[in-house]
Amino acid sequence: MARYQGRIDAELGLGDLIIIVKRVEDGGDGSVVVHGPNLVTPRNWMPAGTVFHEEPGYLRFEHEDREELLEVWVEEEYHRHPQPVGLTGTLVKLGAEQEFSDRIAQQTWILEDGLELVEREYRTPAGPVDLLCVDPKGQAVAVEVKRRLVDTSALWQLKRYLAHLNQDPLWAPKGVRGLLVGPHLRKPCRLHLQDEAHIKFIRLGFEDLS
Amino acid sequence: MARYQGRIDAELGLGDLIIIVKRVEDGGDGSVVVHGPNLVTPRNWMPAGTVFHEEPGYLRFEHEDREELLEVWVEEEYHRHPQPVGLTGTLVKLGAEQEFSDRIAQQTWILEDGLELVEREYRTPAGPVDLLCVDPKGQAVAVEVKRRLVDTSALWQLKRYLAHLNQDPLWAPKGVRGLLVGPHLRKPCRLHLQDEAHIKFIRLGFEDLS
DNA sequence: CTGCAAAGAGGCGGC
DNA sequence: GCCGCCTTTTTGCAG
Repeated sequence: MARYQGRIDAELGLGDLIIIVKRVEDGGDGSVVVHGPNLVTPRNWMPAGTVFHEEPGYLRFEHEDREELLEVWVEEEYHRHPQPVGLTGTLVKLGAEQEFSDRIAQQTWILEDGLELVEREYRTPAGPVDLLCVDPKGQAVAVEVKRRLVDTSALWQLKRYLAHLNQDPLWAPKGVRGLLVGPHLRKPCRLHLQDEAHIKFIRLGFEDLS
Repeated sequence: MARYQGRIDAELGLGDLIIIVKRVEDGGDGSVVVHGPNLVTPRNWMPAGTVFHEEPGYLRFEHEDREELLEVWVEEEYHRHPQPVGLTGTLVKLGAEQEFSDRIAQQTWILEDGLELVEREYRTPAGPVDLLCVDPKGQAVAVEVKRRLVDTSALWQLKRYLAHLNQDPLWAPKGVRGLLVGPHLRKPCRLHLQDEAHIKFIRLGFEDLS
């Protein structure tokens, strides 16, 4: 049985739990996760920097700075296994959006004939444009890359960028258009795109890149 | 040491791990989480429906439908504790967006004098409007509630709804305007709002509601 | 610190 | 199944 108070109030009824306490004294960061019998996401958790206090049948996890508190009442403890941390393994990820975007940046012609990269992560007040390119006519092309799914929010994200780029004296004169790039276009977004003369979708998956 | 292949490729180097296997045979849903010595989020995981296979020093978690595979090579096993699930506790959350929205729905006058609720979760093709209201003049008011932070994406979300409502013969004649409600307005959104004559922000936190 | 967006996002509810 | 959206999102990064 547990209670969390902080960003919300939450009560967790009696049931089996697995609690991982990543204690600072043991080499952890002070975070805590409380798992139930299913789901990938924990039932309760506490962020890094949490302090652990214990009394018989009662566990208290407190994060003073954030004013968060997690209490667990233990009716029966099946098992406990303290274990100081020896080694933290390094995690390497390949094929996330960063790499997808990298690869496209190196072969922008795959998007459109003669398209050339100007800058990656070009900063606008509304956020960074994945790829800023120019076409053979010298018109700026803002490219928003999604590794999985291009939906309406991606379209609006790109429209925000375009709105800002069209204020930029460097690009505004010739106008700025946009490209949405990803392996799949959601239908509502496709419909919306019909009304967007200056934005096109280009279907491209990881497997299409060399 | 672990390797994940599926939505991406990931390799996790040698290090201490805690693995929770929520086996179906034990009452779980077949999901798996692999935790390192820090962070709330697991280093690796597998979704519900994963099948577990084991050989000495080697754990294999496979999800055939999704074509995902997680392999773990065990150099030294500190401990293992099998435990069938007895009871799954019920989790009750208070103070999430649902309740925030509920409370506002019961006192829409707190947003504007004379504002009356027409419908909650009013469906448009672009998604559900949190609160659809009418003002004393009979004009429709679409309200988008955010429990934490009102940012640009919330603004565009509301604009999508307004675009659809302004096509609706029931509301279009008198025009439809919008309200963004939340405890905090991000600056880029505030700047953007200056150009939106028909959308206003109302600062309102959980603590302002009775 | 704020702002912004990705994540192997997960999970939920609606249609 | 697709779609939209909330999450105690968490995490990372840049200005």
